[in-house]
Amino acid sequence: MAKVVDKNQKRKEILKAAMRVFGEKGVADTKMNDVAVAAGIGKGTIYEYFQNREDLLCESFEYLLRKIKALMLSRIDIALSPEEKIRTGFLAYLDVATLEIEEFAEILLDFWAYSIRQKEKGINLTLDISSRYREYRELTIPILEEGVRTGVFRDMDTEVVASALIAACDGLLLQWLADKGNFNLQKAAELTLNILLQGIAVPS
Amino acid sequence: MAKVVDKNQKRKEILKAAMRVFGEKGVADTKMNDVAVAAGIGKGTIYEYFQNREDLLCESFEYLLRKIKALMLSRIDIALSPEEKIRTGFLAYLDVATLEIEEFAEILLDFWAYSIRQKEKGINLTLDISSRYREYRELTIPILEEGVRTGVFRDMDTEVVASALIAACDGLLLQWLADKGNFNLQKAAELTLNILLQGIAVPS
Amino acid sequence: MAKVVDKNQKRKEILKAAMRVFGEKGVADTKMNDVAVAAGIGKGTIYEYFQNREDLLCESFEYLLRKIKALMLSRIDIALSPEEKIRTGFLAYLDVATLEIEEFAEILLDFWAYSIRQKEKGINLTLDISSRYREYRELTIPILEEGVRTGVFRDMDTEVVASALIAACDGLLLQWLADKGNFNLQKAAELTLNILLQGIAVPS
Amino acid sequence: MAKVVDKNQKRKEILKAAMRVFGEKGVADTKMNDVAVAAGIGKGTIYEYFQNREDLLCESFEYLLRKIKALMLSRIDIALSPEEKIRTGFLAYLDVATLEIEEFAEILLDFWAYSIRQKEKGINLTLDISSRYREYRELTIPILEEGVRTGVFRDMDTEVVASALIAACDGLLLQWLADKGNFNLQKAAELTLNILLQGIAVPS
DNA sequence: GATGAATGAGCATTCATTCAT
DNA sequence: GATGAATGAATGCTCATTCAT
Repeated sequence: MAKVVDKNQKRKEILKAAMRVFGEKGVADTKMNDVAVAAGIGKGTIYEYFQNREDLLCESFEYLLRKIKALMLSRIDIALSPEEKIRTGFLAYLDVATLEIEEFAEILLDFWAYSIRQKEKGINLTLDISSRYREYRELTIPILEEGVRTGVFRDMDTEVVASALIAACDGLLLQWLADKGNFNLQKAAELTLNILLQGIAVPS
Repeated sequence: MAKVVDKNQKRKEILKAAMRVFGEKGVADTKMNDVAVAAGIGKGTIYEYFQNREDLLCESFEYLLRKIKALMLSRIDIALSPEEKIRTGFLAYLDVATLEIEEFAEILLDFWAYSIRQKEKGINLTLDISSRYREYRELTIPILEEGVRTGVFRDMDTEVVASALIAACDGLLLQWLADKGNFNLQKAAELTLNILLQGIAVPS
Repeated sequence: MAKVVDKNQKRKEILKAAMRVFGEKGVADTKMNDVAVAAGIGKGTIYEYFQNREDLLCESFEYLLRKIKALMLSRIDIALSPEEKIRTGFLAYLDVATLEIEEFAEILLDFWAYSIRQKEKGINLTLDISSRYREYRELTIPILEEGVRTGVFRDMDTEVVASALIAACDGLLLQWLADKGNFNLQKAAELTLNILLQGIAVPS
Repeated sequence: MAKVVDKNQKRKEILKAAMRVFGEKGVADTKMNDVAVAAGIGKGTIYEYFQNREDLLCESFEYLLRKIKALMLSRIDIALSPEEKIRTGFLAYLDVATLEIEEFAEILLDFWAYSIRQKEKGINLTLDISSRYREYRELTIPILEEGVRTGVFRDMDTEVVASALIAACDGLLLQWLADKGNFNLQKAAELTLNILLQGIAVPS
């Protein structure tokens, strides 16, 4: 019998290697060979696990998003009150993006730009950013609803407020990306969060 | 002085042509020849006005940002109260991004990703996103300060709040980009603005 | 003696599988893996029975030619008069090429081109087309000689006439290949045969 | 203004270079770079004149066939009687194939095999061998008809006889290709021609 | 100044062959 | 013996850039 390999395991290893290179060089500047070298395998081997470059890109993106979501969920679960959950989720997102995965935000931005263009081309429904936002909203809305029900949040269009919260996260991330050295993301996040929570709190 | 077509004028025309193609095909997929064709000139002529592809990209980006800023300023000037100015600026930014220039937001995202990577490479300080954010903040801070002074806004770290406002703008833009057909940017913007203004208003 | 599946039997099975794929995809477009799949074995196994791709090709060609010759001989043997033998052989060749083996003619043409080039490269004396023609001539000449001896054929250079007969066969095959749908090979063969036999018959 | 080049002239030069390499290495083994080197140009330049490898192949084939036909026609025109015309055409075809163009026959065989397979794939109607045969037949039939009319040839199905004549040519060419050193094409051609003409002559 | 023909470095991808199991 | 995972040499093609006109 031939060499026995856990195909799924190896696939994941290649994805991890790819993520590393994407982080270092940027998605656009990453060659298939770079990934192969990073994974310690031959160039041809990648094609045993992925159809082509685009497939690798999409899978990488999905892998990244899946990982982020898992990390976020694990944090939110612990929180108690709706306000606390929102706060935790907000900060968790930024933490994950800035700490847990090296160069995560840069990669995400690369993929963002890439997938927006792909969608425009009509192809590639797999790598769909809009579904990512939907997920985030579906994660946020129940928390907001709970807050409205329990009287800590004022009545609101929860879907749009969810969008606002996510928007603030993404936006701060962008500013941090633009000037990692000087932009105090932690501080900006806390304050933005306070403003937003103040904005949706029932007036005392 | 024969055939002095004004170097600067032609430069601008090439930039405009480039912007058009960037919008249609995406920055990454735009070839130098595409720009030449769009500008109605020869491929080689571009190199008479720009050092190379990267130079063209940077100049295009700057051109874009300059244009946006001008458009925004022209709108804000008319506004009166600090609150009204914030509101106007916020909506103007999104308007400009979604209406005034075709496919503006996609181009901006392309450039965003591109310039983040360029900065990482150490080169290309011209195309510096961080300075763009600084400008926006410097535009916003005086308005916030005025509001604080006149007692409509509570006391705050105006620089960070400016960041929060800008972040919300960018973040909403991203969500709209991801799902132009279904995401109601206008509505989301209004509501987000209300929340933010509520959050920084002095408690009644 | 456990699992002695007869090396030779398996070899033949691989060759048959190869022939099938050659017919479908063409020799040039047939990958080693295609053959393995068609033979229902592993890719590596082919290399247990054949040195490499070229070896497989040569063996396939020889296998093909051997099979054709056997089929032809079985038909000619039944014929009686020299004229009848020529006629039978001529038609048998075309029949074999067009009926007995699926896509036989295409494969033969592929091999033809291939082996001409191989010979040019100096290698590969195994796969020698010239010997095939020699065989055909050696099959034809005795029949012609018999006809001359018995007075039905005029005196002639039997070797060259044999070449002429073979040439007509091959040539008709090519035309049929070029336009299978419209070229009536049967009719063309009969008529050509008549002309040739008329041409070598003793003038009445 | 830019370099002025006779695009058509250069195209032809590339085709000639390609033909040379095809002759030496075989069509299948000819790389785009080989052609570039042979033409004394850069690899990329080929793509300025031909869409891709297949396009170059098809154009080369057509170029080859056009040239052959021209050479043949120039010879046939001189002949007088129908019998003489057939004889001249027959020999001219073989002459052209064996003398006028280096390695012509090998290239033709390569293309033959190639185009048969292409046709099978459904693509590439340009490179259609069947039309080539049609042309040859349409060239031959009038001559045969003239011979029938003037009473030197017996009544016949001229289209099929034309096929037979062409078949004999091609078939002899194949045998010569298989064994250039030993096969006396000239002699075989003369004798075959005699047999065929004898076969279609009115019986005295 | 303007041009576009020419170029070749560079990259994604294929596939015959190997070899550990 | 049999296998198929791994490999990298090889190749078609692209496109930013140059430079002769």
